Amino acid sequence: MDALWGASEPMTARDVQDALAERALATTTVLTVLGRLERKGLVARAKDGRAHRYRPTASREDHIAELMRDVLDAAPDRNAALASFLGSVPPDDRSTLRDLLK
Amino acid sequence: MDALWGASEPMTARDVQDALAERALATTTVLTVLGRLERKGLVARAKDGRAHRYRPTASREDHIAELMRDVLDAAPDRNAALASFLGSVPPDDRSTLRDLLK
DNA sequence: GTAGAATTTCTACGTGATGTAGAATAAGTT
DNA sequence: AACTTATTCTACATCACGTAGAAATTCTAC
Repeated sequence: MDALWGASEPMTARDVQDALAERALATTTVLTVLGRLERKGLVARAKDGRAHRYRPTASREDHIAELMRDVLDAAPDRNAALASFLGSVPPDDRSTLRDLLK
Repeated sequence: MDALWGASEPMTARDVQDALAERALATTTVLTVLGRLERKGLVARAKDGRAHRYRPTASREDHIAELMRDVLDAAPDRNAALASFLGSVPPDDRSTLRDLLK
C-alpha cells in the first residue's frame, strides 16, 4: 500500500497506480486509499494541475519508530518493557543501539 | 481487557468478571474473549474443578516487547528505524537503554 | 467554448477483528 | 435427580480496510 515510500518524488494517484500495476487496481481505489491515508496523517497532498501530488509525511523508518513508541507507551513499566525488548532482539540490534547511544 | 496481567494468580472467568465489575459484562462475554485470547496464544488455561484457570502466557512487558519487535521487523532498514526510535524517545529511555546495554 | 479525458469525491459492498451476549450444553454440588 | 455454574456455539453491531462504481469537477484540445 505505501509503495510511495519507495519514490523520491511526490506521486500522483496515477503514478501510484502504475507503481502497483501488478495489482490492476481501479483508479478510484487508489484515490480512496490515498484519501484514507491522508485522513490518518500518513500522507499529505498538494495540488498540481488537475491532479494532486501525494507524499508521505514521514519516512518509513520514522513511521516504524513512531509505531514502536506507541506500543511502548502502552507499558506501565517502560524500563521493564525496554529491558525485555533488548533481551529479545538480535545481538546485532543491540550493537547498533550501543553505537547509536555513544 | 487483559486485566489479568494485574493478578498474581491464574484467574477463573468469574474472577475476571469480578475484576472488571465496573463494566458489568455477561459471563459469556468474558468467556468468549478469553477464548479468543487463548486462540491467539495470549493466554493459556488449565482445568480446575468445574472451571478453568486462565493465565497470561507472557508478562505485559514481554508482550509489549514482542509487539515492538513485530513493528521493527517491518522495517527494511532496521538500523535506521532504531536510530529514529532512539531519537524520538524521551532522554530517560535512552539512559535506561544505555544502562541495560552495559 | 464545448466535447472529451482525467481526477476527485461520495457512496457502497465484502471481509475480518472485536465487544457484546443469548441459547444450548456440559459438568459439579446437594 | 434437580440445580447451579462454566463452557461452547452462534449471532449481531461496529469498525478498519481493500475494493470499486456513479457522479461531479476540472483540465485539454479542437
